[in-house]
Amino acid sequence: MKTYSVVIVDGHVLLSQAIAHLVDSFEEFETLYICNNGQELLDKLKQNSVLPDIVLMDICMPELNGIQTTQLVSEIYPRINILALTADEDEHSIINMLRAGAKGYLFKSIEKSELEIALVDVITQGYHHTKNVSDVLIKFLMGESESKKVNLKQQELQFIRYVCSEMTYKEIAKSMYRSPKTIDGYRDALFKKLQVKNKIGLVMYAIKHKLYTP
Amino acid sequence: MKTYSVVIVDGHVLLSQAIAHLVDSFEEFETLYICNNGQELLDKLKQNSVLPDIVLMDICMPELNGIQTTQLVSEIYPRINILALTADEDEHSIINMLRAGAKGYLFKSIEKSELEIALVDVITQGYHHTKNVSDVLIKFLMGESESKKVNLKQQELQFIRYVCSEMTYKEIAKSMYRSPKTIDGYRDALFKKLQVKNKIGLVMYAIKHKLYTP
DNA sequence: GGGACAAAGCGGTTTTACCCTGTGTGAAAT
DNA sequence: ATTTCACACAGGGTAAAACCGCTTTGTCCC
Repeated sequence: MKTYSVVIVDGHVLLSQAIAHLVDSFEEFETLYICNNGQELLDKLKQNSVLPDIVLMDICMPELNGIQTTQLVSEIYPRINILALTADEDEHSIINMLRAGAKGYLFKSIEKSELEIALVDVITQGYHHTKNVSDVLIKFLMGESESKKVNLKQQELQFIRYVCSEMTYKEIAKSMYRSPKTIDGYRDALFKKLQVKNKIGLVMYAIKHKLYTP
Repeated sequence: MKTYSVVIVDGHVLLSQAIAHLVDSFEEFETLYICNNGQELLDKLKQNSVLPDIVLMDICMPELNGIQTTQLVSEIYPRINILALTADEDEHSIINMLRAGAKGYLFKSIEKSELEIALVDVITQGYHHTKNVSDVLIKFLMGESESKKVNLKQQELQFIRYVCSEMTYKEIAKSMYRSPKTIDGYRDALFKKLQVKNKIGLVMYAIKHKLYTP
């Protein structure tokens, strides 16, 4: 008997459809609908009177990404269980997704049987954490993690994006309408804050943390 | 009637399984087996006497990636039709995949009906090219593409990876057992060859072209 | 062998990056 | 009203990066 409804949110339609098939093949679950991005999910939730029991959410999506969407949805509809389902296996994504309110984090490299277990778990227990994810969480709690939430100001974000272009600091200063010495200050502050020693470090940080997309 | 067999190669098991479901839902196609990476595909092809009609191949995979695998398989088993099926939409991947012998290039953002059309096409016509892919091909042939195959020497590859770390040229010189001045030469040569003006440009090139993974 | 040519290596020079310390100025806190 | 703090900015110095031109080395071809 189909008792629980699932919504799938993934930027890649073919994958959404394929996963929908898979979900429908499970005893107790059925796909309610699929969405291409976070905005579409919000719209559908507003329109439909029937709320899903579970949302399977990818992270990498155009417009509204998985983390932002999770944050919004879990605030407005706390009864919906959101499970991350993504290829993104890095620490930051996991931490941020769980912080945003996800009830579990699944890699796309799991077996379909594990997906079913996760779905059942989240219904019966309210969460599902695999070993990999637990390890990251523990590492994080132990303070061994580098994800100590560094929050960057708008200005610093803009600066770091300029650094990723081939501009010199002098050129960046012009573009940002600041004195070159001020730019020196921005740089030094970021070096300290992000624990890097030069421009290259900044660029790598920006790319790893998706502040800049090559 | 199930007449044509399909093999799916994708680093993410859940996706392979989901797509397999989808393929099995099509009239004329059925999944023969799935593989987690290129090496596994080569092994299976060697072991089994029955060869698949079509291989759906992802690019991003551990060990042997999709492009390398396609090259090998299309040389040894020219009768197998390889279709790229990937989230990777950049020009380089498309060009390299087709150069390696793929009979078509599908984005994971297509509809499942399009997947079926592509499978039928590749059986009846021997290829399937969507508009997006054709556009890239034309652009490439017109010489407007930046993919003008710059081939880098082993030395230059190693150097460019060092540059992506936060090392100075002096440190790189030590690591590569070369004089700092020689390293200067490597750098200048690469600046010219890759049309960049500084270290940052090199780093961006390396990342865009997957010479270095952050 | 010797000339043509490209790549590797090297010295000197200028520009940029990096680092430390310090000043003035507003806005918020006490 | 003064303390505090964040911010824009400056001077001045060293190290590194980037650019130029020159010599050496090796290879290919007559």
